[in-house]
Amino acid sequence: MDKAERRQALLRAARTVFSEKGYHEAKVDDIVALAKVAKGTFYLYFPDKRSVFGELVRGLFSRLGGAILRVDPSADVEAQVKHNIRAIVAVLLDDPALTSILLSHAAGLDPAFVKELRAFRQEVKLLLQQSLAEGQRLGVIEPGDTELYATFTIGALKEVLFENALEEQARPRERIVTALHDFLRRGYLRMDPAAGLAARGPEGERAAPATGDAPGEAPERVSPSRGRRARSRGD
Amino acid sequence: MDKAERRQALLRAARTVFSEKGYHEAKVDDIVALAKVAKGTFYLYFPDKRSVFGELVRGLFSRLGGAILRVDPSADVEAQVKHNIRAIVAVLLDDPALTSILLSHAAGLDPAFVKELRAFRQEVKLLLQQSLAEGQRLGVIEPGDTELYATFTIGALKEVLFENALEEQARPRERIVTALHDFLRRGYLRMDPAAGLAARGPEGERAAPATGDAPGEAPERVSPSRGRRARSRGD
Amino acid sequence: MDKAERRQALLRAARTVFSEKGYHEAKVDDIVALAKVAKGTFYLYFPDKRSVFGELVRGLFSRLGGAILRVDPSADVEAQVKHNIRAIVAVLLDDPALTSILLSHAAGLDPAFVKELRAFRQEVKLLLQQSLAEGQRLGVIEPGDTELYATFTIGALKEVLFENALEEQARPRERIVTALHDFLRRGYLRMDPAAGLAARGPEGERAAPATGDAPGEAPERVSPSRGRRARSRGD
Amino acid sequence: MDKAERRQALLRAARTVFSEKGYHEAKVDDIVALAKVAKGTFYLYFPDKRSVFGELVRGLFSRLGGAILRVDPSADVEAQVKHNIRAIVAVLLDDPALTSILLSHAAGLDPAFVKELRAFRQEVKLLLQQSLAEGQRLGVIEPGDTELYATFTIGALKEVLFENALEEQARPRERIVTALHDFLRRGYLRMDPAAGLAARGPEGERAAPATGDAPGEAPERVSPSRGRRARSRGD
DNA sequence: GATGAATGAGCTTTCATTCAT
DNA sequence: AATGAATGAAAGCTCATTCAT
Repeated sequence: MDKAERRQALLRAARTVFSEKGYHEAKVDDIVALAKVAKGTFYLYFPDKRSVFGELVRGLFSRLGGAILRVDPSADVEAQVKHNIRAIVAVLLDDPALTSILLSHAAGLDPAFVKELRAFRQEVKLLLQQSLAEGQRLGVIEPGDTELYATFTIGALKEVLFENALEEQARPRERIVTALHDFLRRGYLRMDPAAGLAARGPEGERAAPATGDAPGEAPERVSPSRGRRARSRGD
Repeated sequence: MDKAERRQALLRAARTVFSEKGYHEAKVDDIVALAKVAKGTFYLYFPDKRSVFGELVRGLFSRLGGAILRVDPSADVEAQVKHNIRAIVAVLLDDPALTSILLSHAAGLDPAFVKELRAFRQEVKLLLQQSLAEGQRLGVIEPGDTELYATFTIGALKEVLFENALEEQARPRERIVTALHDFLRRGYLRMDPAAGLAARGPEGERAAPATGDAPGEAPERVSPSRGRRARSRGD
Repeated sequence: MDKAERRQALLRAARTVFSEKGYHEAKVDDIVALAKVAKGTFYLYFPDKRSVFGELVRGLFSRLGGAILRVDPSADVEAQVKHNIRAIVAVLLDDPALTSILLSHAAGLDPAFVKELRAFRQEVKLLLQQSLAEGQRLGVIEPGDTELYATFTIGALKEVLFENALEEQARPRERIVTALHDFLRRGYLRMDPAAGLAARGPEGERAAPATGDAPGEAPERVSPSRGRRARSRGD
Repeated sequence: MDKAERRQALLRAARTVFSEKGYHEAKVDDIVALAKVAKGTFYLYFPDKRSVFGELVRGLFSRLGGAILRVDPSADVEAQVKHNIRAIVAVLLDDPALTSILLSHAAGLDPAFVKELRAFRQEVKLLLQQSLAEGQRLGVIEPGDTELYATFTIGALKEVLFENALEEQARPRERIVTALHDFLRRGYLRMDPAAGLAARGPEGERAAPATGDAPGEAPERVSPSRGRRARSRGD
């Protein structure tokens, strides 16, 4: 096994372990055990634990960066949007292990690394936001707060991919793409603009109290049941 | 200071420390220092570090559970939806510290606890999904995959709240509520059904290749810049 | 490059590295890097790290042994003494790297090796002591404790060479030789036996208390200033 | 056992272990084993291994600094010199363990600490040198290179104390003081200035070759015997 | 109840040494 | 002979948890 292969093997092992246990619970011992090398070997290929993690995340970043196209408003916008959705989904679905690291386990690292993660998030968001603003000028995007739209979009996308990474759902890729696209295009709440308003009558946009309940009724509340946590040790 | 107060003081301190440092970087020493009690005292009120964390999270859950109403399809659906959005936003915005823990730092805990978190997520999602299905029967929800709709919705909501918890954005609460509601109601992609179809012509929903690019063009790619990670020590 | 050359190259590299970093900080990696051979090659020529060190030290020993002459009391003693001083100085000044190892870095080795170093020191000292005793019989050495005289002499010599090895001082060799010789011949405290006693009056050799101060005065004390130690890592 | 006692116990244990094994070979495990506490306890009292060592050395420094008096040339110089010798000897003989650390094991520490040690050495030396220069003006010190005199003196003193620390010699304190004082006062080489020159005749200060031997004779060489070093492991 | 000193398992990282090529 | 990748025993240090006072 040559150096590059060994390095790959270690990266693969690290990816698996990180995604299963999260950064802190992943021990170098776990990684080398999975890669079937001695502990010292790990440090022949990476200067420390953090750097493997960083390398994995950065690899995912650059694959994402390589997949996303800046939307050209003079061409077919819808197709481009769909392409981007599809490309992002493809990259992340292809690497559920890393995706789940990125989306949920990335905490507690050193501040500089966390900063890097955030910077990436903001970059992606800014890009999306600018595309939406451009789209508004062209009349293909609804008026409204483009920043919030960007946030919602990213959130929706992340959640789908996160579920997938958790292996709770293994949805056909194209179904995700289509559904997300539809969702972004028309939402799902069908409040017939005319009929709706008419039907609801004058009470209109009655603001429900932010906390507390609507008075005079005993609405059914949702109470999450309690699970039990197991004992092990330490931290 | 009586028992209950002391307990509250510890919980408050723990919440602050957890949200500032994440679960692993938060040391019991930090918590007791902030609460101004001795280390041993901590263990008089909680069996271990994990359990404080669990208690905090469960508290947030139950506040959420208490705020969400099961949608009654015979009454004003839109108002109820908006109420729910508003209620969830209210609970989570009121406790950004815990929210950020929940959304990003919750990794690396023992499997049983992670399971509990997941169970809660699924419960919430199932509830939403059922409401959406009911809504479809009543014609107030677009046809489509209710599960994906639920996922998208939760993701959009999470992301907005996450940004808030990160203090990147401090948006007026009602603006979030309204924007999210609008977003769910009509999306933002305006592809005029008639014009759009006409414009796109017969090729219809041409599937762009999932990976790889459209041929014959050199589209602008997005390349996230690289940050540097700092050295500190160890893990 | 033949075997002997390679061996020499390794010894030279080791000497440099040991003298720059001390035994423990000197890594086998440093040595082979400087010698431009592979790590495994090192172990082809030496059984282990310690043995290179031992060989270097032993080489210095034997050069010293070869330089020192047993003083023949029937010949010109002073010249012989001076010769010996000169010879020792020559050997050690020619190899400041090794000298500094020997004088300051030689700690923390395995007990057997330390024993060997001590044995050498004692041998040299015994030799000197015997010469001094002989000299006393011949009337060319002051009466007094020859063992202490030997110790003082060795110490004075070591210190001068040590300073040189530290590169704090680069003194002309002959000046060292002459000064040391003068020092050994007459010391430097000039307490004119007659005048001195007269001047000091009857109190004579008042013994100052070994610890504590002479009463009734507040003599100026010497207080070394404090430096700060830097943080690096580990050991 | 209260905090101060425990701290002392750890310092004592560290002193013993350091002086027996040198800094690098002394393991924190050794220290805590000797002090009969758990490893963690060590770190309750000292931030790291280096700092105990530093504290020990600094303690010795300050005891030395406290013992040495700046020589007042208007008073009885000889007595003051003797006092200083006596004081230094007292401090160092009282703590042979630390003395041996200071004199031989102090290598391989982090550069900043080594610098501190050197600074102390230079301070002491400078003090002595200045006193000697002053003495020369007053006619109580022989003309000559005061810096070399200072170096010789320190070396002689160190060596005596070092031997003592090694437990090779347990000499009565006052004998050391007297012998050193005598040594400094008149050396030991008795070359009767007048007779000597006459006796030696015209050959005077014939310079023996710096290396190589006087020709025409086969002088007896000193060859240190070889010891054997034992095998253990590693470094 | 409250305290905080003591504990020790466990972690990351280093590096002398080995050995297949 | 030469190489350099692989090894794994140790080391320093951390911190959740315990327990005598």
